Amino acid sequence: MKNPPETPSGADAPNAEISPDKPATAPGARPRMGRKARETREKLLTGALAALCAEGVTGITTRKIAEFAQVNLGTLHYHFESKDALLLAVLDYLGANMDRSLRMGVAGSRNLDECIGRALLADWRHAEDDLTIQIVQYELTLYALRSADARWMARRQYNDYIRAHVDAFALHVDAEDPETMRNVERLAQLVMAGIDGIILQELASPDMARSRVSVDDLIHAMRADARKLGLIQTPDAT
Amino acid sequence: MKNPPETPSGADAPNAEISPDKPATAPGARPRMGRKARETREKLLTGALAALCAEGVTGITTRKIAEFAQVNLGTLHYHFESKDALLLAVLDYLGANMDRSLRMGVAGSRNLDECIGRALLADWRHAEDDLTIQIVQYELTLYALRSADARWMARRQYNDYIRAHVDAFALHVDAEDPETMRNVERLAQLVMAGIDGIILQELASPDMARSRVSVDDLIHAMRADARKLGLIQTPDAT
DNA sequence: TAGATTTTTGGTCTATTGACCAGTTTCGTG
DNA sequence: CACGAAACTGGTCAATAGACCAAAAATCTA
Repeated sequence: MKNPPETPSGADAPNAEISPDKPATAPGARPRMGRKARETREKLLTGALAALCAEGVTGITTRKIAEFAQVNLGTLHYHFESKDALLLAVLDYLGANMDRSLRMGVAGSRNLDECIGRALLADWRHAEDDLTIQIVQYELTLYALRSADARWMARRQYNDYIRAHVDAFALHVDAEDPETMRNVERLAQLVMAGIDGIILQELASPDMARSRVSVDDLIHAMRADARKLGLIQTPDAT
Repeated sequence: MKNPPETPSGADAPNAEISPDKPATAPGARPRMGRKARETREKLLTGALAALCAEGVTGITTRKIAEFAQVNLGTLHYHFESKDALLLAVLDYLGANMDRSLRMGVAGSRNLDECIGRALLADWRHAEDDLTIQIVQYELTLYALRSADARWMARRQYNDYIRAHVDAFALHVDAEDPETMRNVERLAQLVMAGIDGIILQELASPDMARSRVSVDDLIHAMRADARKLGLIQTPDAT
């Protein structure tokens, strides 16, 4: 780490690897990158993720990452400008997998009621699948928040995720009406806030049975909210 | 940092300063502690908090803490067994202030509807008051989660906070009925999950106007939930 | 106030950290 | 196959980290 940079802990150098316009993990992020390089880069990302799971952001070092990735330490700095850049690339990497499970979960929904339920269940299962990764996700998000150059990543992550929910819900409402879409957005925000809070609770105070009940309660509450917002006309069947 | 300890980044030594039974900040945590010592200890805690706000958990060092606290570096280690112990003491310190604003916020509520609204507004205002401290709170909570010896702190923090909500709500229901109290707990969990998620959204993607709308939506949703759980019989006036 | 105890000081020690580079190997391609 | 570029190696370096300690100062007690 250099002398006191403008941002104490975050990425201080203008990050050449990641830019707001183009995801870091997008194919062809660099002009020239051979097959082997892509593999090594991938190894470093997954290795860093594994290392983060084991050690946490505060305990992570370039050496541990290199060890987990089974890659020479020098190679790490060949592929990533700095430790910061690598860590932020991992955050990006994690975000890519997030909404995939959501899109799959809501596929085939017949109405908004069903869609809300499926979306929340998909969100929950995705988190439940590996809670340690969830911790890393939160750690990295907070980490990105610290750096002026990376704050946009946290922002984009949340916006993208909300957008994914909005898109899912939009299939079952009049997507042409701007007022309706505003309400869909409000619903999506509340849905995501709820599930995020439940995940946080589960992390801090693990109790799967309780969390499942919370998710179920949340589903019903959100369906009621959708009715209140005029997104569903039919009475609640439950 | 020593060689690879059993917990990589967290407090590894059995923490002599904090125990599950007695809060770290409780008066008389040590058998003998003079007036000056207590003052210095307090200075270190607030200094560490300020340093954490400025640098984040990943960027924090004992020297920066000592500088913020205007205390000699050696003095830091005289009062706290390790950097870990100090950081966790800060988490404890933060938790103490949390439910105070809640208790004050809900005071004088006439019914559960009002109480839910006041509680959520109090929660939100507390967070809104200093969002940077909220970041620190999350950072430290995740930090505590990493150490086997400190995990209980994160757990206790959440349980205490939920308990505070339950206590507030319990004033407006039949607190003798176990079934009712179970539902109150479910309500409190959902309330806290929601507000936590909204705070997280505001941190990641700042938009005060949006967050206020979310809080408002959450209040209405939680009131409806309370009705669904049979905690409120009167129809929603809104 | 005198003596004992608590608290502070400032300097030091060792390990570890992120970064860097010159030289070597591997790879892709014409 | 041969050449240039890409990718990797292993070692090094300055900086910084947390911890520690002996002596000095401040504080408390009898």
